[in-house]
Amino acid sequence: MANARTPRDNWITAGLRVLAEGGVDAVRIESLARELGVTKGGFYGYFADRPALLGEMLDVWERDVTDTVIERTEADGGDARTRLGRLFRIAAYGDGVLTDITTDSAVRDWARRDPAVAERLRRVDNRRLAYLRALFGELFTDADEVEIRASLCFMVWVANRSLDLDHGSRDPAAFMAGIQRFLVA
Amino acid sequence: MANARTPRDNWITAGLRVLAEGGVDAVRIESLARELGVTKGGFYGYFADRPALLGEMLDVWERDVTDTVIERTEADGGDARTRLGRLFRIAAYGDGVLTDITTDSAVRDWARRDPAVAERLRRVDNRRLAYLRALFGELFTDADEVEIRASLCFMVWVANRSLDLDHGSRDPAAFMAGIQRFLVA
DNA sequence: CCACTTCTATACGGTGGCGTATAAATCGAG
DNA sequence: CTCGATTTATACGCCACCGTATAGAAGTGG
Repeated sequence: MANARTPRDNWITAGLRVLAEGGVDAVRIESLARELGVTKGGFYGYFADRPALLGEMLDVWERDVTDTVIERTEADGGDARTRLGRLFRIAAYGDGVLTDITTDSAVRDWARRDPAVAERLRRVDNRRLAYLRALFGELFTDADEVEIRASLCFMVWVANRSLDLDHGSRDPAAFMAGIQRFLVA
Repeated sequence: MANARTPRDNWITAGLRVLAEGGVDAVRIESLARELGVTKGGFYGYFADRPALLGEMLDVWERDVTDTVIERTEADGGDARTRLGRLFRIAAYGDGVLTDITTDSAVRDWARRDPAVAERLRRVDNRRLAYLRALFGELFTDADEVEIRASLCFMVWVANRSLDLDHGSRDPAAFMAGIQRFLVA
């Protein structure tokens, strides 16, 4: 059995990279092939068509952004504040997570135009919120307050990647630390 | 002088509508023409090419989302809390602003891939943040606290349009009111 | 109602992507 | 080294869109 010269996964990871850089519409089979140094010939051996590739890209992404992030946050334990600090760092700098910070935002764009993607994203977002809720639940007793702080935390994370706000003379990193302090009070 | 049968502005408003629904990539001259019930014949009388249309769409958008929103918030005066309440309502429900809530998000997507658009968006965002900063400045004295609360407020607004979070049994509107209270309290 | 301007339809060549078919290249197993 | 399976290149027809050119339609001022 001859080894795959450009295996199935290559198409998926290349697709995810292009997705992050240019959005779904930039994920074109022929341009992907060009990047991989082949023609599209092999593609249709692995995938039925373009939608099939897009679907599998989402599968990979979905697993990566929930389980991977949570595992990395939980690793080495610590109290809720410590783990939240770790989570903030992963959120801000990617910090080794495969499908990085920009992929998330590209998927969010995509979801605006594709209900199936929107549904997946909703699921992912709510898993992430549930995790945040658990963490904040260790810090605050009032359920409404937990919900608000966890949600705000999540919103900061979502908004921050598409914003470039000018906070005057404040150092951006220090400012984010200030937000973090405000949220975990 | 014959009246324009499909005047210049029609192309721009149609473009903005399609932008909101399907993103920049959906703004195609020929499909716009189809929607307007004509062929692309007339388009090239008004605009040099597609980029020219996109540029003018951004011009309209830029004026609309800064001045218009601020004017509507300031109308009828009131203290900072009152005006913030009004701003929250406009942000949440559009409430009559021309280029509505989804356009903003489409532009944000677009900006991720086009540096010129990113620069415009940065300018717009910072004008909006400056306005929020002024409002919060009437409620809090500590500059850092003003900055954090104003920024959080802005981030909630940005994030909220691309999220569909499940807050359990809580009514979504009531929950947003809770966030608002948390931020202005 | 004619002339003139403005707008519009149509046709064109060009590009880039889709998905299919088929033949050639490549590699491992025997 | 040869066979067979797998992967790849190439060529094809198709479609959507771009931007241009040009002729015809539709209004308006004289």
